[in-house]
Amino acid sequence: MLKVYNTLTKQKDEFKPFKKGEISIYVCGVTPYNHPHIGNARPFVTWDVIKRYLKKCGYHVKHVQNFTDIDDKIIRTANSEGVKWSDISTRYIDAYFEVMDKLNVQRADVYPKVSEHIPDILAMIQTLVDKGYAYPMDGDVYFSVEKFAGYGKLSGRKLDDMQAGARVEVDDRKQNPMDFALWKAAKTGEPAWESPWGSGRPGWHIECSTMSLKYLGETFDFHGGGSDLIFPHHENEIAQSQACCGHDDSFAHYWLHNGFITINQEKMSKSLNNFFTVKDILEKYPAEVLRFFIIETHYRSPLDFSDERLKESQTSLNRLNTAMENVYELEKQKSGQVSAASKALVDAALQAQKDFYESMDDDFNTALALSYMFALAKEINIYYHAVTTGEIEHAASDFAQAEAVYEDMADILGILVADGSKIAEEDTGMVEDLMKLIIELRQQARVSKDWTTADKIRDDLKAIGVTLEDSPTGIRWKK
RNA sequence: GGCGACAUAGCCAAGCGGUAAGGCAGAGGUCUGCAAAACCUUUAUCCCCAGUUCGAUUCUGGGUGUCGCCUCCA
Repeated sequence: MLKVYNTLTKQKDEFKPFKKGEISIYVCGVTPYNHPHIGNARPFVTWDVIKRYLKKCGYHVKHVQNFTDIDDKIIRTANSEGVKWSDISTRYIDAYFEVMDKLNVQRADVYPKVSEHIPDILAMIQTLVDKGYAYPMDGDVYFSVEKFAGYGKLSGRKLDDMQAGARVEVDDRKQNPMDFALWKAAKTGEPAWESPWGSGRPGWHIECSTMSLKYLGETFDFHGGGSDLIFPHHENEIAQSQACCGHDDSFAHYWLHNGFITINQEKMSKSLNNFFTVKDILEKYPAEVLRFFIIETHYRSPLDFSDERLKESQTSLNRLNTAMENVYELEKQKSGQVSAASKALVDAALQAQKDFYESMDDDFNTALALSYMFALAKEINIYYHAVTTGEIEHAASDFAQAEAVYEDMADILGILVADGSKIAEEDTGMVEDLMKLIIELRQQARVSKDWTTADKIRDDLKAIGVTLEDSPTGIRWKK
């Protein structure tokens, strides 16, 4: 039974899909005005694992993720570079896909953009005005938070409390200081669209309500994003959507919010200028390491980033990779008699699988799930050792069961796959051939007990970042 | 000021009523020509103080500390 922590109810709720067998997900995407930093990457890796898991559980998943491609920051960036706003958003949408692909994040089904949904947005604003939830003011249109009875239910705030502490410049024209813009009148020189209230552009928040309604309908299952979006963004989305549709059941049933990635315990953010872009990190580490780093911690916990931590992740991940290499090597072995050891491997695999799925069922606890993957990796290594030393024969059918479990786990977590960022950059075929040659030469040296030469080859390779490992079945190398 | 989250070994991180998963680092060992990898052994009474309970890291109350949201932000 799947349980998820729901920000709306502030507890773990049993998950029941709105439509049988189908799951709809809306994840708040990025505002493309810069390269995504690793904090941005967290929700997308998190949701990628969630999606992969739900699919494994037999659900059909529909995933929508927006791009807020017109906004103050985009306009500001465009002006400073002297280019069109759309040049900026296009450039950084491309950048987004480039790094997310490397992180092995599966694509969403739809990536709606604000600029392509202006008529839908205008229609929704019109409905809100008609129903009395919104009011025009000097070319702007505001949502009236007092008109919506449930305002504050997601973030757990009361309107009175917020007013008391508001550090915002109060705009006297608004009926309530917390009222937010659905439509912003254009200032001179800004990109604008025509509307019944004059030319302008959508405010932040309305696009997600409009586009989720359009692609997922009035009611859907999951809505996700970083926890900084709880207020005001998601609170406002709920207000708009439910006011528009006219019933409490509309909009998302389960709200999942991921914790922040921090630097020295402080939130990583573009305004604090303490961020690392994914692009920069991928120049130093394989994408898989960053992905692994993210899923090593439960998605709701804060995650402190440092070079040291990333190195640790790399070492940990190597362990899982080594076991996977052992799996591939065992695949090539001739099959023989089953043994107590091969039976034990199957038992261990089935137990690990059960534990793994239970962990994922508990609010997608990837940190716990990983521990069972490590447990299985150890069993595989033990079996591998027994086979390669000739203690037991390789039992292909038993082994295949364990292999299937291990690969299933890797697949759900989206790890232990070839790193796309590397393969594209180098001629791996030639590297393979060269390594084969070098290893052969070293083997000759070893056979003639010329340890000086053999060790020099190994040490020099180590110095350029290639590790050689001798094993009973041959020599392995890795970067 | 309002609201909320978190505090577990050297580091990271699960667990959340029955006396602490896993990873990294460290120590010892097996294997190896030597290594590496792997395997075995080893490293904590869970921020403090009360309370509830037969029993609390896990629940309640009070401290202390850290962080987040209330303003663009994943």
